Amino acid sequence: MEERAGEIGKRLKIVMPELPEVETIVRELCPHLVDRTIVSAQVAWERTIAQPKEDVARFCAEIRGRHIIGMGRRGKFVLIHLSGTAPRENPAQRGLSNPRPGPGSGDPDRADLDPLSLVIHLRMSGQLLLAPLGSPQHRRATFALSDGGRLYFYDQRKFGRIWLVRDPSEVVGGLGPEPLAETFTAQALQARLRKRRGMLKPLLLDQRFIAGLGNIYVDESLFRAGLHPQRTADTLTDAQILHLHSAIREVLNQALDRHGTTFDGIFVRPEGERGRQQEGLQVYKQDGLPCVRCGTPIQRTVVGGRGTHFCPQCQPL
DNA sequence: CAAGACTCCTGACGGC
DNA sequence: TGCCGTCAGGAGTCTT
Repeated sequence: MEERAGEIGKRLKIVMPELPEVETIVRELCPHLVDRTIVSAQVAWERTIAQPKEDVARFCAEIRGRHIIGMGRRGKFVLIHLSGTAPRENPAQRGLSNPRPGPGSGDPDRADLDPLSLVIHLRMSGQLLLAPLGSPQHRRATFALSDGGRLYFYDQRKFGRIWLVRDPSEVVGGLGPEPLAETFTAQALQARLRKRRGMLKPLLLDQRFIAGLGNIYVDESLFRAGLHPQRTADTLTDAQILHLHSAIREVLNQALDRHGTTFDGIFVRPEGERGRQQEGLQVYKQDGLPCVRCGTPIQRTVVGGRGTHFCPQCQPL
């Protein structure tokens, strides 16, 4: 077992935050962010900011002075909710550098604004940390907080994005159901599967079909359900749908209990601790290693353009 | 609706 | 040793 965990560690180079990792991040950031004010924002890589588009100055201006009133998660997105009321700016400063009046109001003494939300997607390699890394090389954005703390956004691959929006649904509105929600029943999954004819693997990766699953947990869920990644969605029996439904939830809940999957040298959790789910992976990045159930070597193929790991014995087509 | 290609990026890795 | 081509991976977009 230890040997296996070590082997996986060697093979995993990159953080790919999925639902359990994002949920862990939100839970751990929450006590450090909620009830603080964002004093300033600094952006080192402009394309990190997806909205307002190509206007980092406006992003920083609109976020400054906002109070963090809550946090949440939708799929793989981190949500940070900001109050509508910003503290009054220094009038002298305002007069000098920014004569623009407050939005929708002619009274410069009042700064009642629309509430906003920061919506963050970490994509491949994004990290939200409360302490800086040794090198600023991959630091893309920094938020200074009223209590002296800072929130750092690091992202080696530059795929991560941050939106500042009035309504998070502008970004997350198209997402499918939350797999851990009570309303996501086996019947709900069945109803969605029946309408589709594609292969299971790409379907489960499609965030509009179900929100929050990525390559790791799709492979793990399909293994646990004994279903081949290329199985066609509308051919599943009722029993198989039931099995898939519980497999998805078990896999996600186990990863959540272990605070997600952490990779060599890269921290997932905001305070730097590692997750432990890499030790619980049964097929992901285990090609060539014996299946934990039957001993057959795990295979790797490409399905829908994605690296895919499965046991040919336990998951027959 | 399905499926594939292409794009964005970087760093690791293999070949020579 | 060092250079260079290739690849992975989430998701949006475009094409077939």
